[in-house]
Amino acid sequence: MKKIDILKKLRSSKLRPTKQRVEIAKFLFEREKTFHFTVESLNKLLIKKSTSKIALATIYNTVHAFKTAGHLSEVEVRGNKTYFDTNVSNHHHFYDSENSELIDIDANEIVIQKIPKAPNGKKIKNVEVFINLKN
Amino acid sequence: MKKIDILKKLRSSKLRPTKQRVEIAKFLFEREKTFHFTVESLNKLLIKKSTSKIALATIYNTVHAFKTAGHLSEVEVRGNKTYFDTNVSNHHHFYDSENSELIDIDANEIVIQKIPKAPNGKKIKNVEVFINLKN
DNA sequence: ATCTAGTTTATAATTATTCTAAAGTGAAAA
DNA sequence: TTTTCACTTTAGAATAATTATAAACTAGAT
Repeated sequence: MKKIDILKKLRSSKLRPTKQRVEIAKFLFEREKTFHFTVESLNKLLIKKSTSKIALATIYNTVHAFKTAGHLSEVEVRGNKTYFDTNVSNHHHFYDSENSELIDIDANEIVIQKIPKAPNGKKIKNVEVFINLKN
Repeated sequence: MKKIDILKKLRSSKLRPTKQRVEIAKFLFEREKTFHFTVESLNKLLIKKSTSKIALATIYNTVHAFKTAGHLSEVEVRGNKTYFDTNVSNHHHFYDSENSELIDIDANEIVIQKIPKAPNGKKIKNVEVFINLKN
């Protein structure tokens, strides 16, 4: 992803392209593969990569702004930290609790044959499958 | 579930049946239907129900002891609280984020036709399906 | 009845996250 | 281009869930 696309992505999300946001966006989206991270891990990586220090609160704000804008998805796994995923398409996950690692599973790699109806007046928003791993 | 079974359950789990543990166990397991709760909600309910006050730390300790002993299962949902479930059989969940409510889905109500292989030397521990609801 | 390891308790500590308020900065308008 | 101001960033405080601590208590073996 080129810089111009980063700026477009920010602007289209009504995020003013500030220095910090551009830096975070480049770090998150200028990569080939899906990237899974927690705010904590992202902060550590940004401290190493980036010249200027970015406040933790800014990382929280920006990551949540990207999530609201649909550029990141949130993945809940066992444990107390919140994971984010640069893959925002409908997909599933392996979760390896040995090393707290998430691995994407393409939506078409899992086929569900039978599914119950949503209860009383509710509708199904989406279906998430977690395949928990062991050694 | 009768009191004698509560005591058996505690002893078989190497949990000494203290007053507090018996009270918590009775509250959790002497019921017909599956019970979903957080430590916070359990604490509030116990304050109402129980004559003696039970320390929050004791509730944490006891709930985790029951979990380790296999009498409770832990369910992770979006949000920052940890839910527990008195249904310890293999099953799935509806999650209604509107009112943070979990609803059990029997294992045989969901049939998965196709599933990917576990990566590199890993094995599949279990598969959890979450059906997220909306109005 | 006594003793001891396991338990409960109040409180402190920790961890992830959000809030706050002051200082800084894009970018629209002059 | 300069001014202006709403939006941002920042450090640090506040909050919330959970875990650790250490002293007082208790179940159950002796």
